[in-house]
Amino acid sequence: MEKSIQDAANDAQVIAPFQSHGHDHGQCVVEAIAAAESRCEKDGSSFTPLRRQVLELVWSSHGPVGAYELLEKLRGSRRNAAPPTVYRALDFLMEHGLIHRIESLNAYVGCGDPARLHGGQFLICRDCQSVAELDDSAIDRAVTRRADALGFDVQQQTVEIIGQCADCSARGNDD
Amino acid sequence: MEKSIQDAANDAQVIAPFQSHGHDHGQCVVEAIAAAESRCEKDGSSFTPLRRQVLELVWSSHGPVGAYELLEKLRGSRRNAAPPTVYRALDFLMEHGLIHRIESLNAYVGCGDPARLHGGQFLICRDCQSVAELDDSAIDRAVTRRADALGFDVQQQTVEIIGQCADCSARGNDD
DNA sequence: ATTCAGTACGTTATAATATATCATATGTTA
DNA sequence: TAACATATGATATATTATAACGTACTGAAT
Ligand SMILES: [Zn+2]
Ligand SMILES: [Zn+2]
Ligand SMILES: [Zn+2]
Ligand SMILES: [Zn+2]
Repeated sequence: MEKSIQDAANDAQVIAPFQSHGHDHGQCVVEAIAAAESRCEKDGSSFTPLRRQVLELVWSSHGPVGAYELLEKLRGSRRNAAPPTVYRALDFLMEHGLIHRIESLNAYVGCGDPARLHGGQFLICRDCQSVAELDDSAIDRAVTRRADALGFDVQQQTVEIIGQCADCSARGNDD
Repeated sequence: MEKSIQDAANDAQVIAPFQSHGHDHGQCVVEAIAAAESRCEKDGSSFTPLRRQVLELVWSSHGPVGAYELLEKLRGSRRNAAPPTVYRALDFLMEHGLIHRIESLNAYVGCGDPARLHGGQFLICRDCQSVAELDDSAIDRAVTRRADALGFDVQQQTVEIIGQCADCSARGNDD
């Protein structure tokens, strides 16, 4: 059964779906790095080896990753890496829209669409920690409409929805 | 000019507006404590002096307050208060819907409508740190609709919108 | 009233997350 | 070359949050 136009329009608002366990994740990383290179070139910003490496580490797990977890991994190849090393890289990556910070987890996740500027909208599974990134215009409109009514100028949206993903509810994870 | 029915319905979704500087804030606190008492009585939970005091401190500033800021104030009357003292009280207050945590600020704010259970939707002014609490059904519906389409079961919404409030943009705070 | 279980709080220590500051290196511009 | 901006190294510290264990109170069952 083919997808309707409406379905296609809806899919376009799901930037990164929940990840199946079988997919070729190496490919995800490669594509993310390529997108980042292109984005930084456009911005005229320098995508240094350190920044690239941190971005690879963020992507290397599919879920949100903490800064100190990244630091540990980074130390595999850079023995002298310290907290500022990773925080500075994370700051750069966020400023250039290459990653998002998940406030409710103090963790970071690769952006599935760095070409397009957007705030973060996430569905986060409590059981398997997987994350789906959205850029849902209906959510955005609802927020903007209310803010406008109050004379509030929106600069950044943080929408983080905690719950249970379809896979986990199918498996009956009721933890 | 009178408010239309539509306006009234919209206002009902603004749980706590941005606060004017001139209002009687003592009254806000009194009402919040009364609502908390009634809520805890219904829950059969014990609204102890410590918990009451922490709730008063949360309300005593209109904006979001950090845990350690609360701790300092608490020490005015309880010299031996320690981090667990305040965190335990905050946990209790959150579990009973009396306060919300603002994830993007690591801070806590009194709930303007503890009688009704709801996730947090906030507009947060970057300049004056004031917060408006919403319970906007259009935002809620947009989120739920998208989550449903992905088979995701929503347990908790975190919606935190950073920007500039009407007062600050009128004053031309462009910081 | 005594025992018991549950709950609230005290107390000390430590974990987890993030930033400040100054030094060094490197690349770019004039 | 000199001057400057950017990126990273290195050390220290700030901020936010929890673990673990002990004590005191509460209210119910015996
Ligand atoms: Zn994104
Ligand atoms: Zn899941
Ligand atoms: Zn509330
Ligand atoms: Zn403001």
